[in-house]
Amino acid sequence: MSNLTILRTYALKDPATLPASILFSNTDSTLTIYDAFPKSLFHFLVLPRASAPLETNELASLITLLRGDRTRAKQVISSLNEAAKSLRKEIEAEMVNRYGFKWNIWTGFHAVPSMQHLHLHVLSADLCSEKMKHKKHYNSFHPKLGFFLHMDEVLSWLDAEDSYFTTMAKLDPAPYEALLKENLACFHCGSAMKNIPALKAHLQMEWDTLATRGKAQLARKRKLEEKHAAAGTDEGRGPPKKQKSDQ
DNA sequence: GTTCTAGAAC
DNA sequence: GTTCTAGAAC
Repeated sequence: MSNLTILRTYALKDPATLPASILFSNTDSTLTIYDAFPKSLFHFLVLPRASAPLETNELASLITLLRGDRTRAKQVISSLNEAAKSLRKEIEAEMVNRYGFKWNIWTGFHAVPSMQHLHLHVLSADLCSEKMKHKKHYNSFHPKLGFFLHMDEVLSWLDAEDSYFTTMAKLDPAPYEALLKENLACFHCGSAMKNIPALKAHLQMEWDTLATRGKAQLARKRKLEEKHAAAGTDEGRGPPKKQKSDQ
């Protein structure tokens, strides 16, 4: 992507004018689009739409938003969070449709964004993608490294006392950028990976293991449901167990 | 983002 | 010799 302001142009447009290949869904205050370079099997961006009193300058990034009015920042982040929640439900349904099981979904911001206009990443926890080519791509989504700021963490800053909020909201790029150069380590098991091709092969193996386990689990669950249905009871046919949030 | 390339790693 | 990374140019 050569155009660093493309997200802003989307945010200013009438969502009805955006092609279906870009726009997934929208609300009055948010847009959900497909990431043009998905780094996982599922990867979306949720953006705040620009509308008064929100200036595009204030929505340029997490830093600019947090530098402005805290209540307004909280409203923006909360609206992104709500859109992300319903998006995750749709992703989970599609996980079952396409792959026969569901796995975790991460929701968060890059500490140092590469494009203008605030965007929340919502992506499946696999990092298996053709587009994942460089160390910085991988490290920017590693869920424990610190560059990827999980939604729950950012929300906690907004509810914290002033001194903590101010400290976290600074988001000085230098220490975060240094994280992108950290050695490659598998986010599942922590083992060190000597290079990107080795990492990608390992991640694929980790995901295949998850898939095998997940499909077997779902098959057992369905069998149990059938058994209960045959016995004429409603047991096991209730709503699915509430999933732990993925932050 | 991609392409190109020097030099490191193997 | 081949594979891989990382920085520069675009």
